[in-house]
Amino acid sequence: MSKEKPSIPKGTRDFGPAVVVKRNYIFGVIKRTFEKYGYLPLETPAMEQLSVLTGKYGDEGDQLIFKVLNSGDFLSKTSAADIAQGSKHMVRKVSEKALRYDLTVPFARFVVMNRNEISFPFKRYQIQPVWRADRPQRGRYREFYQCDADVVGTNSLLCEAEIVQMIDEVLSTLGLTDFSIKINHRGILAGIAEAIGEKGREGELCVAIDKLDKIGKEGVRKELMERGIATAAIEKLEPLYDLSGSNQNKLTELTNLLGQTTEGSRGLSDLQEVWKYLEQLQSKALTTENPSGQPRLQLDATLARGLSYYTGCIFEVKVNNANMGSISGGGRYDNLTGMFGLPGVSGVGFSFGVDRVYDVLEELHLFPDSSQVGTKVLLVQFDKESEQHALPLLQQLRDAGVASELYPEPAKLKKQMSYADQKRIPFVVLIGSEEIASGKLKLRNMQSGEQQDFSPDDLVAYLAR
RNA sequence: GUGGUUGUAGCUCAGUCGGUUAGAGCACCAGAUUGUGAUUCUGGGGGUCGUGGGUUCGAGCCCCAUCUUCCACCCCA
Repeated sequence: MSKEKPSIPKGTRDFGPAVVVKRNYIFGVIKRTFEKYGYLPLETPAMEQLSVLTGKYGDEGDQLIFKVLNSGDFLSKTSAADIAQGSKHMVRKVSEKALRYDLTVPFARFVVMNRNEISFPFKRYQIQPVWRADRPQRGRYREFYQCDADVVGTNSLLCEAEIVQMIDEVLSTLGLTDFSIKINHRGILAGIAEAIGEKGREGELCVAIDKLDKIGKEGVRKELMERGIATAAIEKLEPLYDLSGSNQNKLTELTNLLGQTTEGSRGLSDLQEVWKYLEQLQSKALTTENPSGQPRLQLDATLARGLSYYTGCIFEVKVNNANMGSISGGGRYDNLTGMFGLPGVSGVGFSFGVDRVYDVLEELHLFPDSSQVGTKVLLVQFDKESEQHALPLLQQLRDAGVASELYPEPAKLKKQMSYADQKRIPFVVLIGSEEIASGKLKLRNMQSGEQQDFSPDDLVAYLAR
């Protein structure tokens, strides 16, 4: 037998008890919020047919999909000629399944397959891991959890407004105070392209403009020139970078610039309506200010987002006082189900990247003590007789809702005490010959070191309070 | 996918110009203390120096490959 050192694949992680407990706290906040807004849970398989996923995320995205090798003799249907045609062709021959890349496309697939069973508008949330064959980096993993909430079967912009509300509520509940919910509209981006005479090239414009806060005005100009955008067009574009003032002010300025374009005016009226809904909902995202004095919800005409299936509003969330990429993103997609043969169903949704939220909460020390669950009391035993006396009490404590455990063997007291210490168990009960004789149990507070005698009933009552 | 970076005890890291038996702190185990953890004192265990090749009389150190880590692109949660 060769001694093999075990390891896990690049970009994946094990999660110890302390981490899972804290992550569950995040899941809990998100679930409760989603359910409050009328979304219900859905789960789909880790694997999808490869054909379901390909072509939905753009060329870059396709490359990041983890393909699953066919079972059995996966070469049986291939020939030397297939190899000669290159890996792209080969993949289809040896792989029919793939790990899901996000939760939105599997959801669209589910909606199409179950169109007769579900009633629209259909609202669902989904909390499951997704996989991307990306190169790992800070806040970027190959396996990570997404928490999606989507609604399909309605064009109402109330959904967009509610997404803003849910993002604001979840992040506020988690204790974050300095974050920006950025919103834009694909129509605005298309309108910009049209207004500067580069209609139809908004895709390329987006990739470049999206980098504005990273590479600056000059960098964007350079990149646009490399992509062959006319210099005159680039100059026309630049006033957009400096949109300032209130969101309403930005909308007005944009109307002046893009009001004449069909796509631009579609985007602007959509955004106006979202704002109207938010005002009527008395949204805190409109009224709460970040420490920088900016409102939480910010119209950002340079926000682009890569996923190619978005057609309407797009969202992205950034935590301003933490070193982390976007922790949430989403948008409206008008034709995602159309790709599976069900046209005319519009959807909108967004996703939290839980692993990033986790890293941010950790960095900002925002996990509350109450999110750390664990054993409250450890019963220490000395011998068989003390174990006999401890067992009924153990059950009594658990019946009273107190997380408790009995050390499973009569180990040395020191050993049992350090077990409690390391597990941060706040109380220890000693049941030895003295206690059995007197009927009074000794309760030790591990933090203060104080000890107090209790009758069994009083002890349970004391710990259950 | 491109460019760079990292790996030595369970953890964080020293390790000189390539030279004898690879070190420290913390953690762990045992004892001081057979009914008291975290503090103190004493002792102890623990390493194929990521892995596989190569150069050399000799490699933790140099070379190649590979895996992993982190970072910048690309892209994204």
